[in-house]
Amino acid sequence: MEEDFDKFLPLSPAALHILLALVSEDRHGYGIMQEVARQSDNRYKLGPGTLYDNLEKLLNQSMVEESTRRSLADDPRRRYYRLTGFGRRLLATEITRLEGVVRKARSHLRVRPEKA
Amino acid sequence: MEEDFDKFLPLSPAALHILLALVSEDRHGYGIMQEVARQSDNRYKLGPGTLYDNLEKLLNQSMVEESTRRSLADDPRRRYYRLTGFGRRLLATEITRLEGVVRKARSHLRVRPEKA
DNA sequence: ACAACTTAAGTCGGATTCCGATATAACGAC
DNA sequence: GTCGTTATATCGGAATCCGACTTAAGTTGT
Repeated sequence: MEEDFDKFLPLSPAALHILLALVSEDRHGYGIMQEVARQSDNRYKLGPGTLYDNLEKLLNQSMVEESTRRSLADDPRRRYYRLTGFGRRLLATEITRLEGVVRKARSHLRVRPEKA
Repeated sequence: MEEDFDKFLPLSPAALHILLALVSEDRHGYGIMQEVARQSDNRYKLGPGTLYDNLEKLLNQSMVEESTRRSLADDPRRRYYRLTGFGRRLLATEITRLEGVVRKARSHLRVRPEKA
C-alpha cells in the first residue's frame, strides 16, 4: 500500500523547520528552537506556542516520536524527539516538491537578491 | 535603505504558490487557482477562501498589484494581478532561503539506509 | 550560600489564517 | 434556453499562529 503523503503537504513553515531540525539528530524542544534560529541565521524564530502546537500535531500524525535520553549525565528536564520513518519519508517527499518550486522560480527570476 | 524582507518570511505555502503562479505571467484569480493545481499535478488546490484572503494580504503588502486587462476580447469579468518589483525581490529572497533548506535536508536524506 | 542568569518545558488567549460551502452571474456550446 | 464551465466574492467555524507569561531546575560567579 502506498503512503498517502498528499494530505499532509505542503508543510507549514513551522512544521518543515521542526522536521528539518530533527533530520540530523534527535533534539529536545528548546534545542529545536535554537537549531531553527541557527539554521536561519536568527531570522526565523519559533516561539514556544508555535513549537508545542506543532510538536503535538507531529506526534499525533506519527511524523515524530519521543525518544529516550541517551546520556545519564544529560539534563533530566529535557524531552527528546526524533523523526519516525514516516516523518523522514514525508520530509523527503516535501523536499523533492520544493526542488520543483525552486527550479520553476529560478527559471523566471534572473535577478538575484542582494546579500543579507 | 535596505528592504526589510525578514518580517515577511517565511512565506506560507499559499502565499508562496500564488507568487510563484504570477512570476511567469499576470493572471486572474481563477487562473491562479488553476496554475497552482497544474504546477502541483493537482495535488495542492487552493480554494477561493484561501486565494482571496491571501490576495488581499499580498495587495496590502504591495507584493502584488492589480493590472489592467491586456486584450479587449478578454472576458471582462476577469481581474488580473501582477507581481510588483518588491514582490519579485521578496520571492527571490525566499527562493534563495529555500535552496538552503533543500541543501540541508538533502545532505541528511541522501543515502537512505533502505532495508530490504 | 546566595544571587543572577540561562536552560527548559509548558500554558493561555487573542489574533490571524485556513478553507470549504455557498452565492451570484456571465460565458460558451449545443 | 439549458447546461456545464468560468469567474469573483463572502461567510463563518475550525485550525493555527505566536508572544507573554509561568514554573522550575541547572549554571556561574562571588
